[in-house]
Amino acid sequence: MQLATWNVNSLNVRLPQVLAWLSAHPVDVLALQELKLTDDKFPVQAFTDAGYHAQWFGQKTYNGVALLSKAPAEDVIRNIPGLDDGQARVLCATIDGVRVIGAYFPNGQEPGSDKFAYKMRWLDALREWVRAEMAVHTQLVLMGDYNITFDDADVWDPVGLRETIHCTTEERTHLQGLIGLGLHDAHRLFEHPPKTFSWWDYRMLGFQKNRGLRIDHILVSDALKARTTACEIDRAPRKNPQPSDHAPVVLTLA
DNA sequence: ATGCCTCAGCTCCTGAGA
Repeated sequence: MQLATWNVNSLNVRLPQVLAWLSAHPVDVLALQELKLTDDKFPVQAFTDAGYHAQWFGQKTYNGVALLSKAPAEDVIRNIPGLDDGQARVLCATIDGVRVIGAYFPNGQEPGSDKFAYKMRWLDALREWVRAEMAVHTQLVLMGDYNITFDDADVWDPVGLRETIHCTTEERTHLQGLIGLGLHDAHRLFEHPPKTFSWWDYRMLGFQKNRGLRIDHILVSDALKARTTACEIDRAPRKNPQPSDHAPVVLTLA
């Protein structure tokens, strides 16, 4: 079984690339972030034709998430229960016996800003909800665009970007809070070359110079860790014409 | 200090992303 996550930065623009990628990589589950479209504009027929069930949760202009799956999605939840949130950021469903949470974590913009405070509130709520989900579902995966680096190994310029957004101690403490629930960073279960990233700035030839961050993550529960055989970032779509700024991350389970 | 790119939208500039 394979599961993947990809921030597509507008599904309107990236739909042909998503379909081409799925054709070449027929994963069982694909979580999408940053759809940037309203629910009535979701291209459900294109995914049906490609052999995928779809759950989607969009909004105008910003955010928006989807779960594509070969098997039907059951017990679907949209956003974090109990959190009053006008932004479409979370889709959760049970697929092939795995509790799958696809999430687009808030950016946070800048430490000290209102958006940073929202990010911290959102992370608090997420952790408590994931704790409750894990109490019910032993096989659980939390994947998406976290907008947080684990540590300096996830940052192309740790000195220049010290304590800036995605790299602050406060954000990283929240990320470790998720690890503290009993989740594992699937990527770090395996050896990878130094400076392996999942996002590169569109500006300043960021991808060409590998000036990136690893901010797209797949966290797995103990039961799924035992089944995990690989976790890879697929840089190839970042080389496409008109690419997303993020690359897909793929988890392989036995 | 700012823009560098990219995308959406009450679109020819602005806000937001990361």
